[in-house]
Amino acid sequence: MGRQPCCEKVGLKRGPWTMEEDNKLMNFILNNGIQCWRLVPQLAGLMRCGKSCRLRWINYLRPDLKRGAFTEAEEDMIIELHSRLGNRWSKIAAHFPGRTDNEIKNHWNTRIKKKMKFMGLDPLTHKPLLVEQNDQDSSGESQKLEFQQNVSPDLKEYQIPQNTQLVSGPNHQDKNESCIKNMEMGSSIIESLGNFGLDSFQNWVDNPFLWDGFSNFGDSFP
DNA sequence: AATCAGTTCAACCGCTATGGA
DNA sequence: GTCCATAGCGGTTGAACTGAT
Repeated sequence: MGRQPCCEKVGLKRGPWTMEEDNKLMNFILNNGIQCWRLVPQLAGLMRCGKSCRLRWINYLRPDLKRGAFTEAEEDMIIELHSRLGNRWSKIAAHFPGRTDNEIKNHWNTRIKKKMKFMGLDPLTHKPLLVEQNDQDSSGESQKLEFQQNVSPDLKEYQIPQNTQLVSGPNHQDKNESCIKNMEMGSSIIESLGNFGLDSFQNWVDNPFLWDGFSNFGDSFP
């Protein structure tokens, strides 16, 4: 026997939503509201399960959704909330009107985790990745060594992402915003790393390979 | 131009929480 | 208190996209 599925899956459509489906769902909800997600697809004339409709509405169609890249302040707040709440994305999302838990979760997994690792912080515990120093080994030199051993591999992983490159043409506004954001992030990282007092960061700054993302920065402005 | 590798994010899956009978 | 249906959540997947070679 076992538990019945939330919906009859035979004949139901899966995968990306079409514009027509979006319109049907949006019109139905705006006109009728949401009483029962299980009934929404059949009443709206959709070959989707209620669960899928709910997700589509929450993550994409809701009129109050805020679109666009996360700001530096939002990222900082996500990190702060995550340190207190852990992976409770819906609780975290509740602090960001217009943002979805899925959006925040994705952003955490793809960007913030890397940013934190790069800053020498464990994304899980929010504590420095530095290995505990024993009493007789507390010199600055050994700290630098520990930092390089633990953090440097992530520098390779973190190399300024592809979206820092400025591009022109339609649909590239987000990328240019990302570039500016990454520059801001860079200064924030410098500030954060300043706490470690490490020469290794200067080496990274001086490494032209890692800054390639900015090489054509000037080309993008007339 | 073709291919490969890495990244992003929409969507799905499976589980838990909740509320009503 | 138990059972069941539904809503909601978090982890995971995979298609699409982008940049590098």
